[in-house]
Amino acid sequence: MERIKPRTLSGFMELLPAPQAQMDAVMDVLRRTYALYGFTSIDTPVIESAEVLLAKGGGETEKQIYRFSKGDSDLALRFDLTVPLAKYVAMNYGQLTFPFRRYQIGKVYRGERAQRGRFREFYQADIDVIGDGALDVANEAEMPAIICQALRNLGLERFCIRINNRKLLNGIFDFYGIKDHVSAAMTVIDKLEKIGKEKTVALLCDGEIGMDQYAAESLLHLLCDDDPLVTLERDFSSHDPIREGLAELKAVTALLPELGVPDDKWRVDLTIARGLDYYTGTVYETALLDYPEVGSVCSGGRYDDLAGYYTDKKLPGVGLSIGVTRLFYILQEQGLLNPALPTAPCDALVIPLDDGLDYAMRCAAALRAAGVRTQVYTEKKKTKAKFAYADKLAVPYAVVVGESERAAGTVGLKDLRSGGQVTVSCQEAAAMIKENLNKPVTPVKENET
RNA sequence: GUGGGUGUAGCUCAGUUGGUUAGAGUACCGGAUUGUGGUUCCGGGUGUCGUGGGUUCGAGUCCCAUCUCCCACCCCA
Repeated sequence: MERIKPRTLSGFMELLPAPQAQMDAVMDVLRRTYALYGFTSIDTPVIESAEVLLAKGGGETEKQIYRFSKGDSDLALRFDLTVPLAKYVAMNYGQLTFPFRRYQIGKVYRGERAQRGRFREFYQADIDVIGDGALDVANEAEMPAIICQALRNLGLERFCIRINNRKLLNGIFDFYGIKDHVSAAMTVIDKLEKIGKEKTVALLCDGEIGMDQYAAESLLHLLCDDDPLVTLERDFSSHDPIREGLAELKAVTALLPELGVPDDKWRVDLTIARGLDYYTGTVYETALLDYPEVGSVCSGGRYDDLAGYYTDKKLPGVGLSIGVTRLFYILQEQGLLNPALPTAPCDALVIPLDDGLDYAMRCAAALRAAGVRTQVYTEKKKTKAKFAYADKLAVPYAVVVGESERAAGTVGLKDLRSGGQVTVSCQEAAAMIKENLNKPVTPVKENET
């Protein structure tokens, strides 16, 4: 029989049990953080009708979305969690309470070529707030505050949430007379950090945008200003579109300190544009300071009319999404995962020294009843193999049961790290194990290099 | 979608100007100590050299094609 070579597609992350336990722990932190801010959890299908997912049409989404047909139905895998949310809210409008705050952690799919930190299937951990008709700008300050807390809860400190405002950027473009080529200009500006000022100026002057050299340089000078809010207020506030965007950006940044976001965790950056074209106001992009080359680990923004394709209702929202798979990939690669996290599947392995499993099962039941994660080694192998199993799983305790233990109604509790063993009752063993496991765990330390 | 690399044991890799039967470490399996693991010792190669053609007396090695994965671009979490 010809064997099929087992393989996992490139761009799809598949983890061994120990790293998977770490991944689960990361997700857990995110869930708890989001819940702490009053977000409720929802889930939506991975597959949707292509018509729904591609309502917006055109652009990168259309190029990268996985699309297929089954029978007569035209289907697609979700490209992000925001569009399905828009559908969900439009569809369930009557049964939801607004402002609707939801979080969702789920896999999304992008048919692009995989590379370092870039996956075709990856988890996004989204938070969004959707308003009914209107949504206060305060939400645009709270979202990055939550993300900041979430990342810090993961043990990260070396990151910066960069904040900009599309209206402001549009106003600035308008001021510089490039109103007709806003999206092209945004794409160019977004690349500034990567390609440098000179090339950016060249791109602004060449081709369809067609700025003159002086204007382009002046524009870049403004965008790269160290304190853009002050400069804009001073020199540009007579320009209406700029004033409007500026007011929003100032409202957002004024609230961040109140929300407990440290100054070093965010900054205004007028060169952040974001590719997705549904954003209409505040936009965010977050990079890890030590690994900027991997790209953004969290981004999002304000959208005024995302559900417009599905309903007449005006449902403005703001959302942010952590790229969990990418973030985890960096953490894992850099050895930044919490070493104190127990990745063993259980706390105790009951090892029967003879072939009878009845007493072992009874001990295991007692341990579990006391809250100790327990499994029994069931196979008839040599003692060496039984202990080797515990070693490989990194189980901290062996509960050894043989003839004498069975007769006395005790167990041998062996600490597999120290090698020490005591003879105690199941209840005592459970208490000792739990006591040691409850010792405080050391949080992840940030690399200080 | 565009460009550049890669492919030999489960993993990391070696393999000479083309030369007999393809190698190391590690992992893995078996054995030695029979009521206690990690150490040690002994034994075992588990392979369609990515795949298909071609050149040659002879190909892991050279050529072509193809696939795969990786890196970069585009774009993005």
